[in-house]
Amino acid sequence: MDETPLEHERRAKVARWRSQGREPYPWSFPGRVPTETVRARCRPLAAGEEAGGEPVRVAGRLRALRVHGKTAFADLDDLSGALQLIVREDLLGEAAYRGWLADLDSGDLVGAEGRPAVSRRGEPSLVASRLELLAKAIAPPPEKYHGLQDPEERLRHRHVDLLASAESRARFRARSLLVRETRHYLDGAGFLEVETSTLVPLAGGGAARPFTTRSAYLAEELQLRIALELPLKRLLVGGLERVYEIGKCFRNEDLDSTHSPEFTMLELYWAYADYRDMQALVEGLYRRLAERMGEILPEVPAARAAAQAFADGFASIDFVEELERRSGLTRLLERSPEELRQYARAAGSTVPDDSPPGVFLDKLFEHYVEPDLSRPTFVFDHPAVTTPLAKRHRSRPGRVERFEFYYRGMELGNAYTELNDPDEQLLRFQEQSAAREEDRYAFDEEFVRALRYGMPPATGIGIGIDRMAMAFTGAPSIKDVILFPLARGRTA
RNA sequence: GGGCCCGUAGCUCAGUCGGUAGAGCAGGCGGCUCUUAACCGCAAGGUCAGGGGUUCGAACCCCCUCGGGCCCGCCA
Repeated sequence: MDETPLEHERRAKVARWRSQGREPYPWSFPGRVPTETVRARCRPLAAGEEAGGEPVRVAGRLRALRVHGKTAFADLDDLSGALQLIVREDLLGEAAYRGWLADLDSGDLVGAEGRPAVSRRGEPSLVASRLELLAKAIAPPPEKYHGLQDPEERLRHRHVDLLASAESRARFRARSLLVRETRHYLDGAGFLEVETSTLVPLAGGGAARPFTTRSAYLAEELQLRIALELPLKRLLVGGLERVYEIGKCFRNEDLDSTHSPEFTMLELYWAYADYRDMQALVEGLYRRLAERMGEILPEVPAARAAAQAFADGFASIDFVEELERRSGLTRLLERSPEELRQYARAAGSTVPDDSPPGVFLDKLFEHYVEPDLSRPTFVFDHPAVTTPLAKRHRSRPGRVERFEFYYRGMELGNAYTELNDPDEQLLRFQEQSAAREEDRYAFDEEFVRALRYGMPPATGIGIGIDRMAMAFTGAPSIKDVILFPLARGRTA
């Protein structure tokens, strides 16, 4: 490993520490409380006042040091926030005080013991009567004011991004809390969480190119799943009635601000219910998430805005009516594929002319409607030609029972009343195989056979967890909510 | 896959017309008992992403490679 001059200096301090018989990497720091506890105890104090009682112990990362001769101020970060330490020569003694200043650096992990106090300038603080080095940082932290800005460095060295950025820490905590609350909500609604296989012989349930790998034992090629749908529906056939899975899916496609080759999907299937029941479930889930996020992370402005938006509830629009209203086009369901192709062309689409007609309608919707779906919005009852795998609408010809929902122009989820007629399912698989490239569409015979045993009428939904996290944290890119997103080449 | 842009000190960034490298932070030394991007003084710190070319001379112009960002395409 190469070493910069800065690291050389810090190593020299470690050596000095050891030469004095002190351990630069001790084992523990018992009795420590979060810095938030100290801030709370400072609240009743006036500026310049110190709390009485037993001393308290805090631990965290040193972010900044401001040395003023015989008094020094240090900012200590822990997961609960930041706290100022006040270190005084008259409390530690001159030798200890000078020694600390010589050997401490920003980035070091330190423990401090002392009494809560509010500085004369009004800053909640801990007046240290004792300091301990808990782990020396050899590598210097990023610049204290701007932090780590380079997006590549931030994702390749996520640990540095996290230690330098309370916002980044908050975003990943938010993601974790969203998943936890989602589980609580679904468990409370009587759903069973299951885990199905990631490694499969044939990745189905969507139209995406799979990753492939090989089992040395089976001497067979395997694929990484692209969706959770087909195995979960087989569980409905098996009588599990209400199931969900939260798990990684993999699609061998390019990445952009809303797509990652490796992403986390929530899929949920609910027997004897339809897509209107699912709508109610989704509304309840997002209202609950909004409440919890509002409680947990009120300090993140984008999180507060999202929480408010979802607390206000969803708008509902009809796919065809909204598209016609915004585009000025009329009677879209009656148009020929050729007419739809011309409309899509006029709207700037470059999809191939021989695409299925549903593709042109999707492109028109993307062009005329999607960008304006900034508040939470359900889009209902898509044209059947855009959605070959949903159940046809019970009363609206040419439509399917489906909704998607959007926030800030981004699709967050997609729900159907599920197709459970085995013969129709077989027919649609066959049509797809004929219309599309073979390698992009799996024809899962075992799934069709499963439907022959009878799958109860059911509704299902897929919700992208990464996008959920983006929505609730205001992250502009999916990479901001994935701890270690795929990056080209070696991490140096 | 196509287009545009970016890569300079550990970090954040300047760098003019092609004339041989700058600041702030961090770190070192000195000063300072209420600062919070602390402040003041001194000194130090560079494979200008990598390679090739043009030129008397390249961080700067040209070509290639690597990595990244944005837009488009692809992607129920």
